[in-house]
Amino acid sequence: MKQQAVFRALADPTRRAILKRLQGGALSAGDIGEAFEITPASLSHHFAVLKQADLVRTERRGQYIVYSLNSTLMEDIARMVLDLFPIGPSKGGKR
Amino acid sequence: MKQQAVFRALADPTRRAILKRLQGGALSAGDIGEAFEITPASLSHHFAVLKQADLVRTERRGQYIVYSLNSTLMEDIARMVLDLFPIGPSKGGKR
DNA sequence: TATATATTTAGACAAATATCTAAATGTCGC
DNA sequence: GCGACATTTAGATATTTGTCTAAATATATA
Repeated sequence: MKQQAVFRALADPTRRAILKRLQGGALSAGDIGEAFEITPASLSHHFAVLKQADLVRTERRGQYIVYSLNSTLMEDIARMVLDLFPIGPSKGGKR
Repeated sequence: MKQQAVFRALADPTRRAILKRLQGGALSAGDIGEAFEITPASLSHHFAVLKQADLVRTERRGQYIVYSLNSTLMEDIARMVLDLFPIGPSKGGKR
């Protein structure tokens, strides 16, 4: 897995906001963009970074391109982050 | 909490390696630096970024400055990351 | 106090990044 | 096919970032 790509993708606040926005379900690029004061081109750039990290999936639906979270990666991401610290997150110490 | 500072700090591979290195316990700046082909000045810059994110603590011990992980933040960090995804990491789902 | 060691700070510079505008590509409805 | 809409790609630019060297600060020890 491209650990660097994931961390880099999460480093930008706009991209994190995009991920949050997708929590409600899949959205077209344009629908996502409505929440941000940013050009479609810049937005597209962020999508590319998120895709490269495999954090989102895309599907063309007619005229639109629909983005959705790749939640199957979630556990891996959690592991990647927690791996940076000596013990697990739960009180019991997950190991 | 400075979410942006944390994500930014984790985005650099050298800084992640520093965190890993500290898992074994506190180390002086110089001891940490031995693992990297980087000048002390650059290393110090990375420490500053990690400190700003509150990921590490420092303590002067005589001539040395000793760094250690701030593991109390771990849960917060895990939450910050998992917050970007719709459901929790454990098989049981949301926590 | 003087010297050596450890670390940080200041300043410069190259590479990476986020943004924009303009143009290209892809799809739909007429 | 043509025009309208949605999205991406290309190219330019300004900002941020990681790195360096040189100088400054702090501590230890002779």
